[in-house]
Amino acid sequence: MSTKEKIKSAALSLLSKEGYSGTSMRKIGKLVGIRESAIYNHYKSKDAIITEIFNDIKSKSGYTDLLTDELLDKLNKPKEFLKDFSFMLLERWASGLEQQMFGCVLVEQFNKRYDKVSINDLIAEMKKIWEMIFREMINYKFIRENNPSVLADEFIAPLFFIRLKYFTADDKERISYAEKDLLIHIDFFWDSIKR
Amino acid sequence: MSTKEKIKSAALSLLSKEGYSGTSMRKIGKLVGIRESAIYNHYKSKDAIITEIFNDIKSKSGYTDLLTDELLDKLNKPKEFLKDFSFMLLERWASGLEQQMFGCVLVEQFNKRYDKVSINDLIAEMKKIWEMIFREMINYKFIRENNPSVLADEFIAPLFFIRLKYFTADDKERISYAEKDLLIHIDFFWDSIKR
DNA sequence: GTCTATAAGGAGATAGAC
DNA sequence: GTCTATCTCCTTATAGAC
Repeated sequence: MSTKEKIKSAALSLLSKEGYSGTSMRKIGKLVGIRESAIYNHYKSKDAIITEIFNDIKSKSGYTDLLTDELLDKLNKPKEFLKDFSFMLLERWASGLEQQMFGCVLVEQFNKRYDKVSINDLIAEMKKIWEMIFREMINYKFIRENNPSVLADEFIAPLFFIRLKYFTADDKERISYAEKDLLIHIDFFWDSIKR
Repeated sequence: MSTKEKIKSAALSLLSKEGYSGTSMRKIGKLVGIRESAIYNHYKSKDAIITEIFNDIKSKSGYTDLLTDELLDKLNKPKEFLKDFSFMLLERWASGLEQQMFGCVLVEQFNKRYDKVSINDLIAEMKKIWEMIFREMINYKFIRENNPSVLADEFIAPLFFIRLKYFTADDKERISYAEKDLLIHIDFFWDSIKR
């Protein structure tokens, strides 16, 4: 990892816990192992680092890469599909990087500093995917007729809830609890949408 | 409003947007209209202010006061009850004070500064109420047999989702959009739990 | 690329006048 | 109760040596 990458990584870690004001150049430098003045060799200002972090978050907040052809072949077993894809999401959210990016979005939600990512952006990104999935399931008559947008909202909300409940701390064991909660949700939801 | 109350109010406003580090004594003083040194006549330190704010949030994060006998009489019309009580929650969340308190909890979620309120605490407080409500509805056979804890989770998650989506900015118009989303959720949920 | 030195201002907090 | 003055440390950022 280059020094520049180390700086961004350290800043991300601080930002996700301490917020913008709590993320000082001195703390970043200490975490990387260099003087704060050396940071200016890689970034022209503190804002330049933070802006790059939020651009990264924006570009990495999609999920289309998870939707492989192999997975989409399972759409005809809808309940299994819900489980498989949701578990993939949980696994992604459990990674340290994802938790930090999520933390940044949450922690910086309420100020108006710059054009950053909001929680609503993250939700919209997730909804796009699930709306498409449910539209397909309905088209192929795998599930009951219903409004895909409503199904997406109703399925996503508990998913987001679980993310918030279990993946806001770096605790690897929590994924099993999250999976348990998720299975209960899928069971309940499935009873509402099955033909 | 006493100066002490003004100080706490100003600190709450700053804390909910800027976080702990971004909330300086100087900014608080400026918002109140006094010098920062004058603050120390009312609070012995910055931490004392923030601690009192989180104690306030803790003591105000319950909802039992909304559950009047008059409201509980409507339990025999379960769908109406869901609507009425949820709308009361939306109305409460729409107030500026509630939005600021919610903002504080979100923004200070990830550091480990002191024994503050977490999102999970807020959720647990809400779940307690709803679990009780659904238990009663099941006891009286107003709705289908089901696990009250699961029902509470499934009902609360979209509610929380709506709170996050609409009530993180002081925008009075948003409550009508929130109500629209909420009615859709209740319709969907009701179909899953009715006898 | 990193260092030391330094600038100019913001941070929390205290002493003492009024 | 509020003010001015002051302390010490932290903040972002720049200049220039190595």
